[in-house]
Amino acid sequence: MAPEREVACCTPLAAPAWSDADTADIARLCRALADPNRVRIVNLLAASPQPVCVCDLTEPLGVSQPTVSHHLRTLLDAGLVQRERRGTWAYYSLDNETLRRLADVLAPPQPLEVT
Amino acid sequence: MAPEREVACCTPLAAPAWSDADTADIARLCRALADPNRVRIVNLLAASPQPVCVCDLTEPLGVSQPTVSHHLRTLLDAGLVQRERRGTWAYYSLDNETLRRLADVLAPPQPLEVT
DNA sequence: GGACTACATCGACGGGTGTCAATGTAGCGC
DNA sequence: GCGCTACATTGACACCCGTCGATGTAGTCC
Repeated sequence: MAPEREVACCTPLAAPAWSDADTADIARLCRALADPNRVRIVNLLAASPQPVCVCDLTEPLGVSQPTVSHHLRTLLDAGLVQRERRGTWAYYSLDNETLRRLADVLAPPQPLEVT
Repeated sequence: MAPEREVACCTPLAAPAWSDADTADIARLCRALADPNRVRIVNLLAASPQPVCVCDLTEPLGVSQPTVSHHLRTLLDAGLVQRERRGTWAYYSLDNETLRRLADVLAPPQPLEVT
């Protein structure tokens, strides 16, 4: 495990910038966005200035209503969308702050080029 | 489909900003980051100024070598990392451009507040 | 050549996931 | 109350995914 000869690899790695909690959080958010239909939902919510009800999402997604509810629940559990009940309808809106937090941790906005 | 009475929902949605290809691409990249071990690999690669070989990743991840190779292949297929063979060793490095592209499409860097 | 090392691939197992039809639930209007 | 609508939940199915041990492959060193 500790040879005296010089080795080309296995140099000690730099300390990771993300904690275990951050890592799990990033993976959880990315898992919520790991399905094309959920990405499309996020896109539709981002494109709408007002909250969107479920019946608006069924048609453009082309899947059944239970499937839409299932995906919305996944996004809701991940904290990417928010739900608001108005009478019979359920209105969903995008949580821009969570999405931005994910984007910022993936690639910090300062573009220092190290080429 | 087109009732005369006023309805509270089902207003026509705004056109989505992402094409189907974009949507699939985002989902593919996010799926590659949907596992904590892969997120940790990306973090380790981002923290290292030089490419990292596989034997450096096995210990901090705490999984077997085939599992590390499997995750690296997933990241490689997604275009998030690059491979470079140097003799016996395989050095992996992070593709910062792909990561930044994902972050930018998730949350564009201009912070216009619409509250 | 032969032995060794580093890495990739294969096969198998358990668990998670996307999808649907069917059913349950809550709110509105009569 | 009753019926209707919008949405959530359940159960079932097929499929994918993370993990491992075992094996294959390519490169180095003697």
